Amino acid sequence: MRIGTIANKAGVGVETIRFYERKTLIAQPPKPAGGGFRDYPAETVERIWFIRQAQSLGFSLDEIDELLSLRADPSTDCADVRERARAKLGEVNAKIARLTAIRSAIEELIDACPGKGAARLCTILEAFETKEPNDHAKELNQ
Amino acid sequence: MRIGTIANKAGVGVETIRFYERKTLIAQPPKPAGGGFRDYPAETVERIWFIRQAQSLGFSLDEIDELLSLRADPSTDCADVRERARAKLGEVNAKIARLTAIRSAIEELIDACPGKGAARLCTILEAFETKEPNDHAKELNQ
DNA sequence: TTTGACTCCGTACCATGGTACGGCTTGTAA
DNA sequence: TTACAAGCCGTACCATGGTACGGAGTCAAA
Repeated sequence: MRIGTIANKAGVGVETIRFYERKTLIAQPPKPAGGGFRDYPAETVERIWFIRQAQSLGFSLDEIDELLSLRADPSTDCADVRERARAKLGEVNAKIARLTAIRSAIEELIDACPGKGAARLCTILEAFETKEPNDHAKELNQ
Repeated sequence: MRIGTIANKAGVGVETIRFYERKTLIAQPPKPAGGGFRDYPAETVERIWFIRQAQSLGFSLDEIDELLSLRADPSTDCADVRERARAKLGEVNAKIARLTAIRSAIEELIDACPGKGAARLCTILEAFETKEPNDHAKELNQ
């Protein structure tokens, strides 16, 4: 298959595939000896799905590269992979908790909002004003 | 207070504060008439907490700027703020939904993982190998 | 009063995750 | 066979969210 076909099937742009190749997330097939277009194996589509899927789970491309090389190396233990997944789960849970809290706050405030009058007094804006930086703000600093 | 003190209290770098100033997220206090160092009000620390907090909830700096300018303009009607709050609520809900889906996916993967053995057989890695790009992957393409 | 830390300011640079461009080669269908 | 689409390749560019640097000026303690 040619790169455009692969891109189409995987639902990404050709340039994105080339970008992943540069990042070594995808192996670039050799050019045919007699010249012509590179021939991509069908598995490349699945590899791209893997990448997009993992990305949607919050893994960065570097982390995905690691995951992919974990799989490539048969000596790697499954527990390593699971440990990484567990760490991600913790991060995701923390994000959900914070968003849920802010959702409740926004909902309450919308309900309490008089709906008219000066914004300066708006209770909605006051909701964000915490007394201390939270764990997440700290997390951003790392 | 001087910029270094503010940075320290807020848990960010001095350069970050200057960056926020360039982004107009923070007002730069004037230089004293006789020369010397800028004097930052204590509220700046809270403003930075606000920024970090909102950021950790997935708001971009531009969005945070909007939120902050809503508050800054006393002529803004509360109804406007409430309307934006409603829009934000929608965004927050979408984020939560997406994260919840991600969480379920990761949890399933961890539960199904045997926890030992060669990574090549790891269910977590296998689970990524879907037959089609999922909604999250599609979402990333937008 | 001098030394060292801090401030100021502009500018440059960094990582991440792509996207676009231009000039060339190759393939294919009319 | 010729035109037009695709591929190839290097390089440049984009937004986001910072971080670093250099050469000043300023301040405060020893």
